[in-house]
Amino acid sequence: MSWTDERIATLKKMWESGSTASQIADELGGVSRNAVIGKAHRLGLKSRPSPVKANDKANAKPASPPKPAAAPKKAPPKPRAAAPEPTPVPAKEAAPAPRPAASNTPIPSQPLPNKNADVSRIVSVGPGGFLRQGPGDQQAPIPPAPPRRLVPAKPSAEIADKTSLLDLSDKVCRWPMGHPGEADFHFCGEQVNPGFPYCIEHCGRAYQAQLPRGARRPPPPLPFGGPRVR
DNA sequence: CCCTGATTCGC
DNA sequence: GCGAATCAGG
Repeated sequence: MSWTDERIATLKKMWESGSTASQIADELGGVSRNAVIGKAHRLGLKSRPSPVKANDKANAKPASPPKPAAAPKKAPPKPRAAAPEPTPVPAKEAAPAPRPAASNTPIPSQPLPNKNADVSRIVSVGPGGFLRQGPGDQQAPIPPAPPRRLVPAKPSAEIADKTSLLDLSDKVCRWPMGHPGEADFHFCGEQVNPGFPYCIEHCGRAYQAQLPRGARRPPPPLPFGGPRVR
């Protein structure tokens, strides 16, 4: 299999959507997980929450020698270039920049009547101000889901038709619907939540706090219409 | 063990 | 450029 434009586009979209390399590889077919990862890197995509790189915080480990990014464990055989001194690059201050969430609150119509002090339970702030909470803090505000009118039902007629890969832009929700490569595969196409690749509704899907493996009750809302049945 | 992404390096 | 082999972490 070769990397056609379509396959690359699918790879990009799925990678961008948070699909794992395995899922992408399975979806594309004919390629391995490694191939997908390798291609993704060559395309310039990379990183994205990877389970294996959970480290790098306020690292209080003076014992660990500075390892910028590429610390080849098997360096010996080939010093391909006259690698000079490991330039003492000052460890870049890992400063996550939480965006001001003032402008786009996820649920403007339903400001939670929280009294206060909930801030102490916030674990971190997601992109654009989505609050990530500890697993134990999930059920408190959410479950009695009030009738949510998150978005106008049909803002415009231009989404009447399916939003194809080529119709994507910064303005429309890029949440994938169906399976890439199939006739009915399309994207949500709803108006995006400003600053996000998805509409408000799908932002809610995309930026959920990760629950512990054992504690996932509801069938996880998988992108791409769920696992393909072959 | 399973999974994940990252990296290397022969092709 | 490609991707299997390997590494490294959860």
